[in-house]
Amino acid sequence: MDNLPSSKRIRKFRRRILLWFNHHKRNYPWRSTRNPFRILIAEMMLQRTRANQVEKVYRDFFSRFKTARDVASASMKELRKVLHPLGLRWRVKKFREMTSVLVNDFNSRVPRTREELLKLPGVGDYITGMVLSLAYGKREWIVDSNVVRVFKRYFGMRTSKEGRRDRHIIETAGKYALCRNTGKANMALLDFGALICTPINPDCNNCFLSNG
DNA sequence: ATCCTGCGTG
DNA sequence: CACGCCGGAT
Repeated sequence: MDNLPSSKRIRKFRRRILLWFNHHKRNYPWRSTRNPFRILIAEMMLQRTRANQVEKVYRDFFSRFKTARDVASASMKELRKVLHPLGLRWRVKKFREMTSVLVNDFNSRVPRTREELLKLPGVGDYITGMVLSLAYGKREWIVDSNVVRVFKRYFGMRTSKEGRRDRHIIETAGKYALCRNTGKANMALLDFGALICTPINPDCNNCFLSNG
C-alpha cells in the first residue's frame, strides 16, 4: 500500500509553505519572466546544478542568444564558453539539439503539452512540469530531489532509492499541484527544500512545520 | 565528502 | 533499477 497523505493534509502543507514563501522567496532572473523559452533554457541549466551558480550564466547566455534559432546555429565552441561554469559538459550539446528540434519540429514555439515537451532532447519530467506550470500556468507536478526530501520528512513517506520515480511520490506531487497558482506552489516547494529543509543540517529551529 | 530545481542509457 | 555526468558550493 502506498499510504498517500490525505488531500486535507496536503492542502494544509501547501497553505503553510506558501505563507512562508511569500516572505522568503528567492529571486532569480528566470522567475521574473513568463517567456517559455527563457524558462526552458533556465531549467536545463538548473538540472543537477545549484541555482546561485546558474544566475550569471543565465544572463551571459541571453545577452548572446535571443532566440531558439540563435542557439541552434551557434558554434559548439561559443556555447561551451558560455555554459562551461555549470559543468556537466554533455549538456552543452543538448542545448543545440533541443533548440534544433524546437526550430524544425515546433516552429520555434515551446510546446504546451507534456507529451510534446518530452520529445525535446534533454527535457524530462521535471523540466516539463516546470515549463508547464511556470510559463503556461498549468496544474502540472514536479518532482526533484528537494521535493522527495521534503515529502519524506514532512509526510513521513518511505521511498525506494530512486524516490523521484516512485508512484506515490509523483501522485502526492500531483495532488500538491492542484491549486490556483501551481507555478508559485512548485517554486515554494523548491525554495523550502533549498533554504530550510536542506539535505544536511536542516534548519529545523526556523521551520514552521516542525513545531505543530 | 556530499549535494545541486535531472536526464539518458543500458 | 543503477550509473555517469562534472564544476562549484557547503
